[in-house]
Amino acid sequence: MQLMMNSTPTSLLDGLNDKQLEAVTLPHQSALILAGAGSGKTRVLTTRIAWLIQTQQASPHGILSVTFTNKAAKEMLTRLSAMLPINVRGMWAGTFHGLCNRLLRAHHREVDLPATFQILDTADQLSAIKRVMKVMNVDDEKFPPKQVMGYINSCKEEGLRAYAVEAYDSHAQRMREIFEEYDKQCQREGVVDFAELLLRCYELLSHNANIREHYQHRFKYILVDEFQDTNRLQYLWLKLLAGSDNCIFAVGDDDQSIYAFRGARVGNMRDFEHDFNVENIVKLEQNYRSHSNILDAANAIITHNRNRLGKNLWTSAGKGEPIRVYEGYNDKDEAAFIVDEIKALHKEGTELSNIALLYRSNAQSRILEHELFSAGLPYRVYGGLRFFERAEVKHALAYLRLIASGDDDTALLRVINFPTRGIGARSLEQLQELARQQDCSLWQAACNKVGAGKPGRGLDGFVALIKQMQEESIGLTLPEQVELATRLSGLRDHYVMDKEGEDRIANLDELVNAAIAFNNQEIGMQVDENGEVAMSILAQFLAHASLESGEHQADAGREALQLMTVHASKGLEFNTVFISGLEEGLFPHDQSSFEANGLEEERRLMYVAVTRARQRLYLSFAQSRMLHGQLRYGIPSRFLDEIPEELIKRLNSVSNKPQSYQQPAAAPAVPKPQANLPWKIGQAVAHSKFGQGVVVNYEGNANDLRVQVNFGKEGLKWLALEYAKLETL
DNA sequence: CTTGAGAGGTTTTTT
DNA sequence: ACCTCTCAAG
Repeated sequence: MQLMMNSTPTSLLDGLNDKQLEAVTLPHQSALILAGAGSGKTRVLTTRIAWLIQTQQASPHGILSVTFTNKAAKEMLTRLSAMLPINVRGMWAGTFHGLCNRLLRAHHREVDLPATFQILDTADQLSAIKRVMKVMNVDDEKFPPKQVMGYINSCKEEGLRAYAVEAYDSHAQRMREIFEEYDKQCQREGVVDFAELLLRCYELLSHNANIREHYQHRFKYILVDEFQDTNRLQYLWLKLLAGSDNCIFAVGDDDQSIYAFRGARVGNMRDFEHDFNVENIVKLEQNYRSHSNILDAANAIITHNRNRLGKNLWTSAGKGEPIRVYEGYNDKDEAAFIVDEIKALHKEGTELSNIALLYRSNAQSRILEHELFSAGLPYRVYGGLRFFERAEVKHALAYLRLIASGDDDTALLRVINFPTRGIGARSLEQLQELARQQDCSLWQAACNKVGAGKPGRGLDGFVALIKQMQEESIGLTLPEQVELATRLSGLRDHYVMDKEGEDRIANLDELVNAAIAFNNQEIGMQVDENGEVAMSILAQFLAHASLESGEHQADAGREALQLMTVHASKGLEFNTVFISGLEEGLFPHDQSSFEANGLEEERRLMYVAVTRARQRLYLSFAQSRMLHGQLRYGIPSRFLDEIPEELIKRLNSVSNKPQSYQQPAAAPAVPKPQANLPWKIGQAVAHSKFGQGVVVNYEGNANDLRVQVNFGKEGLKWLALEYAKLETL
């Protein structure tokens, strides 16, 4: 190892620990790097690339680096260009979807797509599915469109086309038919959804040996980040690209796999080990982030999981502060505690932006926001609608899509009557019927019907408008085209009239800005793999808008408290972290118990949450909280029990009997009429089989009374009082 | 075409 | 509680 380093300026490898160094300088072979939280994963990944280039084992041209998010891809390129003096332009780095998009653009003929194919985002896909179902006369009560979408996507993510799906009963067969028709419709309209991007690309590589070999020959080194989050299809795609000679450098952490619900297969790590003859897994277990109390807690929690590759984080930092646990009597009390604590921390000099407030589900942010707002503490909520998903932006993009290609039915339907121009449901139906008869796109049908009209109202007006846009946009720069579309469409005028339209106008302006930025960045990159002139800059911009939903909010840099779900916190770190709502049913979430290994995923989620903290960690829960408009009584999360008591400092006395607190001043808004019974909601009870629990609900009358009891680990149970022997505590 | 009442559904999320 | 969607009335 030392010998190899002679050719390398030490600066690159300086400061790496033994394991990191081993990973960075591995010879040409496939490798699995098990990188714990805070173990310097991104550093290893980027240094590996820099090292490969600097020691001239690879040129940037021969490297493919895959991530899940655009953010991670950007981060990687930024760090890399800081490390290396040379231009890394020739390197392919991006998300799975971004890279597949690039390949499909270059080889669109081979996969039978138009050069300007458009990408459907989730909302577009859903409306496309609804459309298909309408044509097919499918009952959307029996086949909820969202469910159909989930089905189609998970099929595709398994690498399956409709014909390959098994369907044993009539319901499944109908699903399969919808799947098939939906794909046909997409093909007709020249659009692809996210999963299709991957599947189509996979098929491109598997059906065309020469193309496959070309890329296999080119990408000798493939690096994959967050490998535990790959789905089946992504794994197959990687395998195909790697062929038999190339090596994959996979970095991941099975303990941080929290996306099984969207198709991630942790099992890919084991398969990878086997399929690529990985001889030894390099484990990065030294954590540079947290003090040991926090790490010990995280380790203690995660050891309760069965299926692990095995890994134990350690740190050379001291024990640090104990983990603070607070028990609120309700959600408001919990929030008030958090706010007080943050105020104190802030007074002592902790930056607000270095404090994170985490929760399991978005619904929990409301009460926290309320208290923060009252206290006058600035905060920022992550998640929610992103820039390119905003209605006004999507409208503008739909007009741009129609400029690029009128045959985009999804885009047409979105704006044919927005701003309203007198095209109602009836005229639309006629148009759709016409298109069906003529077997063409709605746009074609509309053109056939009206010929050349004048801009104005009605279908004539719409056709004329789009034609005018298409003509006038010729020769314009991208920002000018965007400006043209927002103006000519009448969107701007429409929002000027709207009393709450100011923000929307601002977003339209922001879209023009985004176009300017994109234009400056992309200029000079308009030649594709085969040296052909690539598609128009407009089509590129539209693809960009679909693939990158845009930065969350404009005021990102502000000094503010950070609020987000635990999922959103993955990959981030903060000096102080609050994890709130640690109650059975919330975290772990009730819904998780319906999924296979759901609890283990919840536990990994807890593990991720805990390992975000550098110095100080607060865990809190409430005895009762408002949820879905109902007062719910919970019991402390089992994850709290999984943390050794010696790591914990209880901030208030925690009673062992959940009911032994004063009822909150405000009683439940509409209390159920209390029948004559010894059972009150909130009453602690014991059951011979299920152990201790809390009564959370009841139904029926005196003769036939059933109570619902939260038994924590045993879950929620309905018990008939007549039969179940319950003891009050 | 716009508006408002009513129903239904609420884990997590990227592309 | 609150948000989104649908459908009927204006």
